[in-house]
Amino acid sequence: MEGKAITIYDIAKEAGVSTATVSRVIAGNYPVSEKTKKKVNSIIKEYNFHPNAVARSLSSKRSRVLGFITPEITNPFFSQVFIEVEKHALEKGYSVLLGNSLNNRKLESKYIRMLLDQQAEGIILLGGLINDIYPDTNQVNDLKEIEKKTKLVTINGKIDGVGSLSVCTDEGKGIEMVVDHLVELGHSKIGIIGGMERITTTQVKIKAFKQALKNHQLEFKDSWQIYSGYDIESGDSGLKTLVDTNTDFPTALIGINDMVAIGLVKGNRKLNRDLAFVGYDNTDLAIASSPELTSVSHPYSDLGKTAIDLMDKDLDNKNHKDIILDPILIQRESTLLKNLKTE
Amino acid sequence: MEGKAITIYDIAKEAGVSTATVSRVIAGNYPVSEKTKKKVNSIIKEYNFHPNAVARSLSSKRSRVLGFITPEITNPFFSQVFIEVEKHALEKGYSVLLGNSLNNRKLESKYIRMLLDQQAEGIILLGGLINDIYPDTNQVNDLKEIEKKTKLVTINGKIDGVGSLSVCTDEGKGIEMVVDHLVELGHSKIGIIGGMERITTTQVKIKAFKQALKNHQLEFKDSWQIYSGYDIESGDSGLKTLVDTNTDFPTALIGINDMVAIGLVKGNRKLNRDLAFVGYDNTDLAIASSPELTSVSHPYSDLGKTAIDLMDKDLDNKNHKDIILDPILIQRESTLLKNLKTE
DNA sequence: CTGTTAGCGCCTTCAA
DNA sequence: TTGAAGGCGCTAACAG
Repeated sequence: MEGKAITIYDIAKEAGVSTATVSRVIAGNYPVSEKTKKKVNSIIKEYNFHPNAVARSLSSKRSRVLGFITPEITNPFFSQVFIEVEKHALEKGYSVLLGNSLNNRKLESKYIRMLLDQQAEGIILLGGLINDIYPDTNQVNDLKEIEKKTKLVTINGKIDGVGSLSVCTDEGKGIEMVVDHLVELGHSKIGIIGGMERITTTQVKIKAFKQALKNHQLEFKDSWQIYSGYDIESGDSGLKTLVDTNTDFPTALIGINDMVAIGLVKGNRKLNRDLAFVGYDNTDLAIASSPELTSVSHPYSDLGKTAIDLMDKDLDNKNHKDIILDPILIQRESTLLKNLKTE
Repeated sequence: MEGKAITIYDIAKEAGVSTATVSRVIAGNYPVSEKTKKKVNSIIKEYNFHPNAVARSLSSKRSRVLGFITPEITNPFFSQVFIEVEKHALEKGYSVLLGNSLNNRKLESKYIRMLLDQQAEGIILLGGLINDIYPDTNQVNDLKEIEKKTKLVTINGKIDGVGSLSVCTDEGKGIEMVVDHLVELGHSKIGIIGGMERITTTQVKIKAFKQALKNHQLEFKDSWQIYSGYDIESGDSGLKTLVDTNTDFPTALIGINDMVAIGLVKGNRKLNRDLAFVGYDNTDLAIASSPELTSVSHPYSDLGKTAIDLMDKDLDNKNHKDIILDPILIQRESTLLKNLKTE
C-alpha cells in the first residue's frame, strides 16, 4: 500500500511556484493570475494530486466533517432522515461520521467524544437523549459543554437548557391531521397505541391526540391509549392489552409509528376485527403492509436540508433557532377501504 | 464556540514534563514511570484534555477512520450489515464515515475520493459496483489505484482483478437450504422471483437454485424464474408476470430478498393462491410480514467482525483473503403453515 | 525512563 | 499577485 504520497510541495516545485500559491489555486479564495493558475492546475492533474484533508483540517481548523448520532440506523425513520442529511451534507462538501448509539446513553457519549476529538464541525442528534423527558443531568451538562466546542443540531427533539439549533416536524399537527381524517371517514372511536411515557415525541403525539378529539367533541378514553414501545411486537402486545381491558372497542387505531401500526395490523389478523389503521413516519413499512398504511410523512428532504443549513450558516449562538416543518398525511388502504359514513 | 483548545503542550508545562512524555502516557505504548504517569494523568483529567485526533492522524499517519460505502442505507439488509461493522469498528477505535451512493457510480467514486482525502485507513464496499457483472473498466482501474493507497474490503461482492479482501455469506448455500426445506415440506414446484440479471448476487442465487432443483431431480422452469428487481413493487410485478405467463403454477415462491417476498405475499392477497413464500436476508421485514417470512439470515455479526478484522490485521496484500461464511435458514409461518406431505 | 527536535501536509499572515 | 516562514497539535526517532 501507501507509496509516499505526493504533496503540495511536489506540485509547487514542479510548477516553479511556492506552496502558498498552490494552496491558493486549490482553495480558490485568493487572487492568483490566470497563467499560474493554469500551470498549477495542469500539474495537479498530471500528478493526480489530491490534498490531504487531515493536514488541511489541522491547519485550517475546518474539518469538513459532521457527526450524526442516532439510536438505530436500522430503524427506517432514522435511516430516512440520515440519507437526506447526508445528501445535503455532501452538497456542501461535508463528510458524515455516523454513530449508532443503540439507545445506550454511554455509547452516545462515547460517540460524541469521538466526534469532538475528530474536530467535527457539527454534531447532529436524532433520537435518544434528546427525546428523553428525564435526561440525565450529567449528560445535559456535557451537551452544554460540547456546545462551546462545536455546533449542535437536534432533529425532532430538544433538550431544555441546551440552546441547540433544532429542526423538527410538527408531530402534534400530524396527529391532528390523522384524527381529522378518521373523523371525516366517520370514525368516532379512536385509539392510539405504542410509544413510551418518558419519550417526548410520544407525549407530543398523545397530547395532540387528546386535543384533536376534543376539537371534534369526542371523548378520550384512557383505556384506548396504551404505551407499549416502538417495534412491531409493541403493536401486537398493545392490541392484546386493548382487547383485554376493553369491552367497548375503537373502530380506528393509530400506531405511534409505522412499525407499531404493522404490529396492530398483524395482531388483528387473528382477531379479525374491522378496523382502520394509521401509522406514522411513512417509512417503507407503510407500503410493505397490507393493507398499505395511511401514514404521516415527515418532509424528509427539508428536514435534512434544514439540519445542514443550520450547521452551515454562521448563526449567532444566542439566536436560538427552532425550525418547525409541516407533516404530510399520506392516505392509503388501511383507512380508505371503508368509509363508515357511506354505510 | 471554540475557546482556544488546550493542547498537549499545556499539559506538559503544567506537569513539568515534555510533550513527548504526555504523548506517551496518552498512547500508553512506551514506558513511562508510574509516578509521572499518575501526575500527567491527573493533570489531563483536571483540564479535561482530549487529544486532537486530526493532529494525531497527521503526525502518526493513522487516521483511525474507515469508510463504508453502500447504495442505500435505508435498505434493511445494508443497514443491518452496517451496524455490525460499525459496532466492531468502534471496539477497535475506528470511526466510520458512511457514504450512501444511491446506486450511482459517480457518487460512489466521489465518496471514495472523499475517503481517500480523509486518509481513511480502509474502505468497505457493500453493494453497488462490486455486484455488477459488467463493471465499468475505468472504475475498476480506479479501484486498483485505490488499493495502493488504502485497504479495500468488500462484503458480499468482489471485483475481478482487484485483489481486495472480501467476506461474504455463501448465498448459493442459502438458496440450497431453502430448496431443501421446501422439498422437505413436499413442494416440487418452486419459483424464484426478483433480482436483476447483471447483478452477481442474483446470479449466484439462481445458479444455486438450478443446482438445488437438480439435486432433487426437479425440473427448472424458465417461466418460474423472473427478474424484476429488489423492492416490494418488484415482488408484486414479478407475481403478475408469473400469472400472465403460466398456466401451470408453482406451489412455493422464493423472493430474491425479503422485500420482494413481501411484494409476493401482498400480490397474492388478490390472487389468493395457496402458496409458500420464502425471503432472503432475514431483515425486520420478514417479521413485519404476515404470515411471517421464512428467510435466510446472514451471520450479520460475523460479517461485520470479519470485515473489521480484515481491515485491522496487517495482511500481506498478495495473500488475498476471501472469507466465506455460512447462512442460516430461519423457518417461519410463510412455509410452515402447511405441510404438503401431511395432507 | 525522559527530553529534544524534527517533521506530518497544508494554510495564512506578512512582506515584497 | 506571489513567496517566505511560522505555525496547527501531535508523534517518533534519537539522544541522554
